[in-house]
Amino acid sequence: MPVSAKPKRPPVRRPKDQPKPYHHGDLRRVLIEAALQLAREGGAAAVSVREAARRAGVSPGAPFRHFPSRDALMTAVAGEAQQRFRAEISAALAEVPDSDPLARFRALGLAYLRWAMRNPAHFEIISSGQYFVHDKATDLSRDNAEVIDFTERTLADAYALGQLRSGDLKRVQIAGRALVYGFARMNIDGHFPRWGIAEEEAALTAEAIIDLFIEGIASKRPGAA
Amino acid sequence: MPVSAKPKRPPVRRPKDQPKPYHHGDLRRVLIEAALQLAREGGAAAVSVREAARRAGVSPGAPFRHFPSRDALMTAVAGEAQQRFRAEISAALAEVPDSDPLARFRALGLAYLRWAMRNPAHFEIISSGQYFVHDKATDLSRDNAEVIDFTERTLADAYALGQLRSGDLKRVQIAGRALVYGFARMNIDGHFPRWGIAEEEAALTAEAIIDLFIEGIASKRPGAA
DNA sequence: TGATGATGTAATCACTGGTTACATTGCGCG
DNA sequence: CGCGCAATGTAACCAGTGATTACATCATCA
Repeated sequence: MPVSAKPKRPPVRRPKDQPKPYHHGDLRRVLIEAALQLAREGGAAAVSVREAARRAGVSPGAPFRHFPSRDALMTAVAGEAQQRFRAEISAALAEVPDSDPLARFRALGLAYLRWAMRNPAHFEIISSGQYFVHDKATDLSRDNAEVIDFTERTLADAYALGQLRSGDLKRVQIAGRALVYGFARMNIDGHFPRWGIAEEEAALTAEAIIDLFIEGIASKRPGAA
Repeated sequence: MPVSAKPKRPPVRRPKDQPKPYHHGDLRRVLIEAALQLAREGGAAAVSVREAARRAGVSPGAPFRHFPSRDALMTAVAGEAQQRFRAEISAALAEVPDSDPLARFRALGLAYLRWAMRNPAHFEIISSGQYFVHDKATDLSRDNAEVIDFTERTLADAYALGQLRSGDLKRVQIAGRALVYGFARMNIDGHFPRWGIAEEEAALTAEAIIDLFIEGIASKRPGAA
């Protein structure tokens, strides 16, 4: 490495002058977008480096400069998808007050499933653990750990307020995660037809099972609906 | 088809005489076993027709006679795995009396997760819906429908006996399935390390979340443990 | 015993990911 | 100001995979 801390991509501004200017412009970005689109169209398994290169109008070897392997591309794609996922979750949480942690927990589950149902292939890439390496140093891993920690605190708050019937919060947390992850996965893996769940019903069913779970862990307040 | 209803494999008995006798013996069976082993070793994705052929000591084109495609091989593998899965479930249910349907529901979940945790790759092949075609005419599909129907009846019995607090049985059933499927999937997809669940803990955790769920759907009988 | 059909072999094709040698382009330094 | 150099894309190649065909071999049965 000759000079460290280069600005990484300083000039290169040439958005739409020549039709096929010099090299490409921002191949990295375009490849990620193409991969996301490929996943959207044919599932996560349908993503191939060559096809992404083809769509970017570039030779099969070109992506190698930016992504030394398919895994590297998928890791970048997962990072992008994860950011969008987090954004949706954050937006949903912003609408529920801190004063009702159980409601926040519920909103978290709903937002999780809503995004997963609308972006099944992207969700699969993030969570399948077969499309890229999972080492703890990744942004994605840290991101995930943050969500886990947040959920833990939310449940602790709920318990402190007497909203939960059981104090085994870890158990509640894992069960909740398994529930939503399982539902999202059933969708991805095509289980819903055998269960008689139509496309448009899925969102309602998601809400129904989350509410069932919440009712199951909530402390008994007969007055609550 | 010249003569229908042939015994399918009548003579051919030559288990261990010559070292490399004539053709092979029962290549179809051997290929399925090799594929199961490959899945065990490297996950479902690691199964390849060529490698299975290699392990069977046979040329790459040989499997084509028995399985015209990788999907066909995987379908056969899934059928074999599904049989073993069903056997485990049946054995577990045989130990719980008909008189306590909720306990049977619980035992079903426990057996489901026990097999899934011990045979993750085989479970993945069965349930992932990306390793073979899922048409309704398959034995596997009928098999699955049977399990769903059985669960439904069990829950109906439990409700009739006053063991459940909610009458929306479909919702309970789907939530239960999502819970166990999600847990099994988290294991397959390598989520447990981030959740601080060690290998040997997984079985206990599985039982814990199933019990949490059961407690959540059970009618309130303060005396029950 | 010899014909026939089932089964495995060899060879080939298309496609994928990965890798290297080379060409081109534009930036930055002398 | 212009030239070298590094970044970036191209072309060509390799290995591995699934699929498919022509051909060889072997077991059975008429």
